[in-house]
Amino acid sequence: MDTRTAFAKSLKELRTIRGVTQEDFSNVSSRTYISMIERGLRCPTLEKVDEFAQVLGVHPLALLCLTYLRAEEHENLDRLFGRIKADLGRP
Amino acid sequence: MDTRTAFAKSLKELRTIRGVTQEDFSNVSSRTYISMIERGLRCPTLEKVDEFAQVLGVHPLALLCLTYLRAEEHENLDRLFGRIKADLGRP
DNA sequence: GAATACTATAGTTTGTAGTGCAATAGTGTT
DNA sequence: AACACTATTGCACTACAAACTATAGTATTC
Repeated sequence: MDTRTAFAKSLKELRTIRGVTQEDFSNVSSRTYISMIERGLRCPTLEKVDEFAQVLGVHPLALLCLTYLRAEEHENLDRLFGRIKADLGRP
Repeated sequence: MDTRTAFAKSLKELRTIRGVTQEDFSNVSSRTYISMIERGLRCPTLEKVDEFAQVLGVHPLALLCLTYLRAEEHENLDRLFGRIKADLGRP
């Protein structure tokens, strides 16, 4: 699954689970844009991801880790962390 | 430090450490755009981050974790992972 | 002096906002 | 069940700012 649709599903999942509505993002973004993002029609910038995460009350990386976990099936959090640590370890 | 300039420095750091030139990104992006990113004049989309990481040979989250480590001083990788795990744990 | 990097400029694409309305999902009533 | 009622979301359209590309020139650095 590509990153854009993986982010779309992750955002929608986190949002609904937390009982947040699309309209609750209106302060930080336009509601129709949130709809587009969750349908995979647009891909946000890093700064927008920050604002989305702030509304959700999570760290931006939590949203992003969820995204890449979904993008790469058969991965789990700990293996993902291991991969990151390895990448940042070796020069 | 805001996310955009933190990403700028992280990209430049990873790139130079790995001996990759701005021109090596020409296949995936325009070279002048890389320069703008590294100067903090632009903020990339998630899809662009993917392509940058691919050129660098690291997982996109490695680049992003480095970014947020720099954005939030006094944080280290393990504490960051703990925060993410906690965020994804509680519904 | 040839790579490499920085900068300016102009053009194209796309992220982002705003408006309005149709469609759907819940929720409760009788 | 079926109905109305409300909240929420999908969707089409317009408009603008910003991301992104392309070219070319100038400065660095090796």
